[in-house]
Amino acid sequence: MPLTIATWNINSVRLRIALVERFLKEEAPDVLCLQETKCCDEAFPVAAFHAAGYPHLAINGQKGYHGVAIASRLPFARIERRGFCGKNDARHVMAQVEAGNRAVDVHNLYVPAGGDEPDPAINPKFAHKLDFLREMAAWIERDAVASGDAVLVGDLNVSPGEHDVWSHRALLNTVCHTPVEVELFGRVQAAGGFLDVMRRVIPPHEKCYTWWSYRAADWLKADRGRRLDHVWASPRLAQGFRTMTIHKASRGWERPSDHVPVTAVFAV
DNA sequence: ATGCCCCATTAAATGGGA
Repeated sequence: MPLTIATWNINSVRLRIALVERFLKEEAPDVLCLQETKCCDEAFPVAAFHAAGYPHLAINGQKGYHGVAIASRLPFARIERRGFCGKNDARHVMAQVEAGNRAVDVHNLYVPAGGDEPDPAINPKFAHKLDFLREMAAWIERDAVASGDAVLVGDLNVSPGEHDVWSHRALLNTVCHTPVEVELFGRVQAAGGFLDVMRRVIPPHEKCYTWWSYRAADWLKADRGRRLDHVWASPRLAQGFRTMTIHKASRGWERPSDHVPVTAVFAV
């Protein structure tokens, strides 16, 4: 059976629940992973997901900041919420999705943005981001996160490739594209042997973005995007990878998120 | 080559995003 998994940094799930409903209706993914839900679990708009045909929810939220959630048409065998760097700041949730006779671990991550200054000595947010990536690599290796059928998706807040940003040269010293982040990002991916399935569809020498700043006068015309959102598949699941779509049009919807959803389809 | 914009909280700023 085909299994469609979507990831979307929604930038407030309560404010944009109508956009979520539209996306679910139009694209009908089996599983939707959200980041930056920005609400505590009690305030999560559960009823809207139920009404849209997504009765299974794994939520890890908090008041105001961050927050992740997984909504699914398929049942969960298990849910986990992991804290990183000694904080419980709602940046990870995992749901093991029962898809046919397979069980797929869906890890949904929101990596810290890292602030402005790319120097851990003077910017604690950047130091936290680097520590977070180091801890991710250690966790993936120690717990063999990618040993079975697994995906790791989310807003990973790193644009690793030259063509994951609008200008490699202009952004080399900008947080999300600095060499130290890119190197650590590669270590996280390698820790699980994860495959970057987005780049199987759009080759590395072509521009590929999932985020466009709110600050540009005309986001489409300026097209100064970044690929901050990722879909990684474990080696076993990647054997069934079929296709991937970046839903760029949603950036032009009314009151949009600055990120657009990405869907990936796997045969399981 | 950035921009000058969004969101949530709590009450006209502030912190965070990236």
